Amino acid sequence: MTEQEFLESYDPHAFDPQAVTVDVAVLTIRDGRLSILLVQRGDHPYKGSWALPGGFVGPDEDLEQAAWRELEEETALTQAELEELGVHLEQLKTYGRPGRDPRMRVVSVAHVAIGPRLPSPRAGDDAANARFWAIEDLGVEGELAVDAPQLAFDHVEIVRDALERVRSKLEYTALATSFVEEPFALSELRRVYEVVWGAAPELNTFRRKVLKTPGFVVPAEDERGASTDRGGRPPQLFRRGGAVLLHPAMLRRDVDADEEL
Amino acid sequence: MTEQEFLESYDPHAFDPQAVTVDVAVLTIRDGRLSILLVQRGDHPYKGSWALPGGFVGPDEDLEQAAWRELEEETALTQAELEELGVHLEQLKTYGRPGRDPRMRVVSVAHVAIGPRLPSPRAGDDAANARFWAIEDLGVEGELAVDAPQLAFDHVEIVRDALERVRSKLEYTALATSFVEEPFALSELRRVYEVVWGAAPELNTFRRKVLKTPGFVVPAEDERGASTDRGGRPPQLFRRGGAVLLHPAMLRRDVDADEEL
DNA sequence: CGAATAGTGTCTGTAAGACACTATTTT
DNA sequence: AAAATAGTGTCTTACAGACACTATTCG
Repeated sequence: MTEQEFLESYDPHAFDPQAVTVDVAVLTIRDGRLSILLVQRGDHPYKGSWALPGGFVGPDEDLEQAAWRELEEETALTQAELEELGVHLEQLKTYGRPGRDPRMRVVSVAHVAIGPRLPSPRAGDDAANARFWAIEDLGVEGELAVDAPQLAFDHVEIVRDALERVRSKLEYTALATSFVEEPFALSELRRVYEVVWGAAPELNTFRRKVLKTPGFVVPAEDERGASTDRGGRPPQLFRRGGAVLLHPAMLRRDVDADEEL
Repeated sequence: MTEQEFLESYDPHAFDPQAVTVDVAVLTIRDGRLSILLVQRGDHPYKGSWALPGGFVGPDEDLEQAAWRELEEETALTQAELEELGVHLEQLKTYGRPGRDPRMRVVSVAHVAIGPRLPSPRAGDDAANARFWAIEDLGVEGELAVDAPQLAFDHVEIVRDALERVRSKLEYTALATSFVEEPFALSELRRVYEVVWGAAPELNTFRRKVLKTPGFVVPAEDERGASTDRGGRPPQLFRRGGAVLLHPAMLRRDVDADEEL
C-alpha cells in the first residue's frame, strides 16, 4: 500500500464527535486592580453565567491564530494593533475533562493574553455582554466576594491556572512590561507587581533589578513624566527592552516549597 | 457565529472531522545519556519514521489519564507502579497546526514524562518497534548526528519543547529526583543535571543547595552505598523529599537574556 | 513651606562561584 | 601506597532586604 492509497482509503469520520475550542484569559490592570475579560452567556448551558471568551478553531487555523482571532473579535483591534500595544499571548494549558461541557466532548486550548488597558470590549456588539471583572471580585481565590459572577464550565480552574502562570512569569521574565502602556515610569511597572502579586517588591531592590538587567527596559528619549498630578518629582520614562528572561529571577517573597510541580 | 449558537446547531458529522490525540515525550537517562522513547511507525503516513508514543483520547478519558494509559502501554507497568518508581507526568503543550498530520486535522496534547531507567519498552509486542534514543543521536539540537532517525509529523518541535521544559524545570523545581532510582547518592543526582543540561553545577554549590533546601532530599535510613565499585568512599544515600519548588532557583550558568518568552 | 512622588546610599545577610582541602573506600 | 569516589572549609563576589536619606515637582 502506498501512502497515496492509504490516504484515499482513510475514513476520517470514524471518530467520536468532539470539538476543539480556544479560550483566552485576557488579563489587564483596570483601576488599579488585576482584571479579566468575561462574556455573559446568552444561552444554555450556563445561561447567564460568565465565561472566558472563546470559540471554535477553524479548520485551517492554527491554535495561536485562533486565539488571536478571539482577541481581535473582543477588542475590535487587529493583531498588528494589539502587538503594537504590547499585548502578549501564550498558550496556557489544554482542558479536556469529559463532561466539562454537558453537550459533547470539548477540548479547550486555553491561552493567556496580557495587555495594557484595552478599549472597552466590543461596544455595540450583539446580545452578548462582555466586561472586565476584577479578580478579587470573582471569588476564585478564596476571598469573600459578594455578588461574584457565576463562572461557566471549568473556567474557575482556568482562571486560577492563568493567574498562577502570570504571577510566576513576573518572577522570571520581563512580562510585567506588557501590562503598561509605553512610555512608562518605573513606579507604574512596580505597581504591576504589586497588583498582580498582591505585594510590591521592595522599592530599591526593584529598581536595581530592572535597571541592571540588560534590556528589561530602555530609557525613553528625553521624555519626562506628567505634570498634571498632585505634585511630585516627574519620573524618568522607559520603554520595553528586548530582554525576556531574568537571571536570576525576581522572586516573590513568601512562596512555599511544598507546592504543586 | 458565537460559541453558543454553534454548539446548539452542531451536527457532528457535518463538519470537518478532527482528532484529539495525546503524545508523550518519555525522558530518562540511559547509559549516561538523556534519552527519549520513540516508536517506529508501521503504517502511513511517515511509515518507517520514528514518532513519540501517542494515541487517541478515549471518549470518556481525561487528557492526563490518556497520557498515563500511553505510558502504561509502552512500559507494561500500571500507573501505580510507575508513580511508585517516581515517574513524573505533566502536560507540555498542544500542537494543532493545520496539515501537521496529512490525514486530517489532528490536535495533539503533548505531555512530558520523566522517570528513572525503565524496563525496556514493551518486549514481545506487535510489529511496532520501540526503543530509547539518546537525544544527542537524534540531531534535533543542531548536533551532527549520523544515522539519526527520521522523526514523524512535527515531533522534532515537540521534542525540542520537551527538552527545554525539562531543562528549565531542573532549575526551579526538584524534578531531577524523578530521573534517579531511590535510594540515590548526591553524585547520581548531580549527574542528572550534568546529563540534562550538558554541564554539571559546581560540586559544592550543588551539595549546599540540595542539602539546604528543606525537603529536596531526605536521608535514607542508615543506608550506605555500593561496595562493588572501583573503590571510593561510599556515599550517603537519599530519597526524594516532598519539596517541589526551589527558592531561589539553581540556575544554569550560561543562559542568555534575549530568549523566547 | 508641606505634601507628594521619584530616586539614591549604604549596611547587612544570604547564597553562589571557585577551588583547595580532607575522608573513606578498593585494589 | 595509589586510585577512585565522597564530602568539607573558606575566601570572594553578587545581589537581595531594609530603610534612611536626597531630589524635584505642585499647591
